[in-house]
Parts: sequence; structure tokens; C-alpha cells
Amino acid sequence: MSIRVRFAPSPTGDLHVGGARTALFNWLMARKHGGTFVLRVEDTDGARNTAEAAAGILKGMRWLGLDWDEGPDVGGDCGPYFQSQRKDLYDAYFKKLEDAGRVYAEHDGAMRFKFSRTAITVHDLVCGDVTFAPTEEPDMTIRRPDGSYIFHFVNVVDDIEMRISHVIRGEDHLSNTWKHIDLFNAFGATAPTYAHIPLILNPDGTKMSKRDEGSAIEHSYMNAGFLPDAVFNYLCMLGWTPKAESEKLSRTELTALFDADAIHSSNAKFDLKKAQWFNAQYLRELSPTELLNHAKPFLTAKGLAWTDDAMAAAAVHSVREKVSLLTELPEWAHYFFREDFPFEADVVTKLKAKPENAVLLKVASDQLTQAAEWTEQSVHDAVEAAAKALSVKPGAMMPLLRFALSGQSRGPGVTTIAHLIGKEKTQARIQRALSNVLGT
RNA sequence: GACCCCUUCGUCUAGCGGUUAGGACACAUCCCUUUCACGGAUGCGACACGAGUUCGAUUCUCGUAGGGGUCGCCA
Repeated sequence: MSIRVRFAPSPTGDLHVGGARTALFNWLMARKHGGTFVLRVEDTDGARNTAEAAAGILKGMRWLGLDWDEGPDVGGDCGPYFQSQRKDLYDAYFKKLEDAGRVYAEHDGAMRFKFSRTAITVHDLVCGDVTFAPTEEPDMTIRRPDGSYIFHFVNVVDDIEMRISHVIRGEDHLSNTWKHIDLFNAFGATAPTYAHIPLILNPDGTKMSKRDEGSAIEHSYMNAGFLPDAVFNYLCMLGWTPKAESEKLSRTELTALFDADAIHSSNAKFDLKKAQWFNAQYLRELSPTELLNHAKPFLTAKGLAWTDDAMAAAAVHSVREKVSLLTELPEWAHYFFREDFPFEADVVTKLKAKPENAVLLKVASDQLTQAAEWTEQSVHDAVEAAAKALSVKPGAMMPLLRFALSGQSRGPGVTTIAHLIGKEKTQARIQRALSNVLGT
């Protein structure tokens, strides 16, 4: 039997970490076994669903690299993949239930499914066998008076029609799963294998909802400067521990290691700091070009522009280990992109602190002018020569140059900055610091 | 209220009857260092509680407490 899994979001809002991880585990399951990953949009609630939400969910999944084999935009043999377009099918299945005498009408026309009221056991890859005693709950409504169908019913019908072999979903569905099995039985169909994965909670242990920090993929990750690979990796670690030496694993490794049986059964609290740590790890591995590509929107959003891609790439690359999020890049690298960068207040204070600072800068400038070539080494040699000429340590000279060249008290090596901006700008910036800040 | 799931450092977790209870993030200190970081080292820090079973329980069983979930004409 081929592995067919699905992610079935309801387009009522943005893609959330919980949903994203559910999608991710399904994706991993399909990829690991060479199966099929189906994306099905459960938009049966006309009042709450929006096209924007559906588009947003697809966007988030694409960003995470969770490509689907069947579903919206890509089609497939079991379409359409929007439940709002499958009414005829549901009507046909409803008829089967009717013929079997398993449904009856309420006074207002709503239709209920008659439970079998037998003990039902859910065989779950994560939770083991969970048996529910014959229920005392009222029969469940599966069709509204207006003829539209309800979640439990369409979910089961589609899982049958789409030949879903494994249902990996949030643990919040476990308590209702016996109802689904009751329905599968009523249709004479075999229920899929279930795997109810633990929920992701807020740091304070409460249920994560749309408004909570770190919950929305687009807002908290895409726009917050995370790399998709890092989020992918971090989400995997919430509720599942691959048997590997490191926690930092590529998609390929994660796919090879994936094992639904090994998913935990206890909820996990979300830790933004650790997610950022993963991001920092991935950020540092990027080549200058890759880093620039990821950084572009964040740089331009801050008004930074450039014409030389190689230079811009080298610039962001030079500060890559200072940041853990792409959004932090502009504040660390802005002076590589503009000449009118501001001077930090304490930088001005430190420059003005000692009268001889102006002399140090002038001598350094003179030595730099004489440099025949412009490499990090030659810049370093020039600064050293200047220090020697004044009988001070290079360590006294470097900070001043840093202030002059970047307006910042922290950053990459001074020689790296000077080399990257070039000889002319280095000279000009020293002159500007001398005249504008020190007034000489 | 009924039913279901869960319970190891602050957080994510390893552990599957005998361990100095291991790792990662965070935090602290030190080293490295022209700054900030990176990196390296060290430290801090946990088996919810109570009964059993057993020669021996973090590990197995039951109970209690706590957390989460479900019981919709939401999904």
C-alpha cells in the first residue's frame, strides 16, 4: 500500500507554527517513504473562510519548502482539493448513510449521524491504543439545514476518496477520532493509521493562539528575518528527537531519520531563543551571495541600496556572526552602503575624549595614503606603521579608525571594513570624522 | 461535570530496572581578542507527589496533584 498523507488546513487565518509542524511531519512522512503529500483545503465554513487566508497558508508552506504533490495549483487525480467544490461527492456519501439508516433529521433540517455506540479503539502511532467506551454523547450533526456539510463528515469522506493511508494531525483531534472511525465503519471503509502529535504551547504553558508571539509563520518568521531551513529544523525538534548526534540537521537528514513512531506524546513549549539560535547557525553557513539574496528585502526596507552585488555580499557576510536574524543585518552593516551614516553618541564622546585622537587619525590617514595596494594586510600594515611612528599600540589606533569608518563602536575587524569600502572612502571618512566630529 | 492525552534541569530533550541521570538552548564565569561577536572551557540546574512490584526504581502498576485537549449546525 502506498503512503498517502495530507495536510488539511482550514483557511480561517494565517499559517501557524502548530499547523506548519503538522504539515512538516506529513511532508517528512511522504518524502521518507516515497509517498504522496496531498494538500486539501477544508473550506466548508463559508462564514469564516477567506481566499486571502488560503493564499497565505500556501505562501507559508512554499516558504518552508513544503511542496505538495496533489492539491491547489498542482492538481491531481483526487481533486478538486477545495472542499467547497466537492458537494456532489458529499451528497453521494450522505446518501449511503441515509440508505443504511444511519442519519436522521432534526426539526430544523439539520442531519445527524447515528453513532454505533460500541467501544472504539484508536490505534495511534504516537499514543498507542486508545479505547473509547460506548459514548453517551448526542449523535453528531454532519449536515447543516442549508445542505452544507460539517468537518467530521467531509474529513472522513475525503480521506476515503483521496485514499489517505496515514493521518498525522494535532492531538486536539484525538478525542474526536472515534467519531471518525465510526464513520469509516459506516461506509465500510478501513480507517487510516493515525498519529496524533503533541501540541505546541506558549512559553507559559497556555495554548498558542493566533495573537501569540512566535505563532504566525509569515509575521513571526518570514518577516522577522528567519531562514526557512532554520524554522524547518527547529519545528522538527518540538516533539520529535531524531536519533542523531546533532540537533542541527538538513532536510535530507531529517527526511532519512523521520519516524512517526518516535514522535513524543507530550506537549512542548515554544522557545523563541532556541529558534533564533538555529537561525544564527544557518545564517553563518550561507555563502556571501546566498546571504545577500536572503538579506535583500530587509536591506532595502531600511533604505539601503547598492550597485555592486559582490561588495554588498561581502559587506553582509562580514557581519554574519553578529546577528541571529536577517532583520538585524541593516543596523550592523548600514555604513557599508552609505556615506552619511550617523555616529553613535558614545562614539562621539570617545573620539572627543582625548585631544591626541585627532593626531592619531591624521597619522593613520597619512600611512594609509601611502599604501601601494589595498588589501586587508596592507591596511593592517599601514595602521601598524602609524602606531609605531607615534609610539602607541595598534590597539589604541584601531578603535578610533573604527569610529571614523563606521560611526559604530562594534563591528567587524577595522581592516575588513577599510578593505571593503576601499581606499578613497576610507580616506574620506577619516577626513569627515576629523572635521565634523573633532572639528579639526 | 464526563472522557482522552501528558508529567526528567527555566526550555527542548536522552534514558527504555542497577548511570557520578547525558546533551542542546538560555544564564554565569574564564580563555581567545583592536570592538562586538564567533569559538573553546567551566559552572548553574531536573526525575511532580504517594503507595506498591522488585534485591534494586527516573524507568513497571495504581492512586493523587498539576498541565493540556475534547465533549459545536468551528475545523
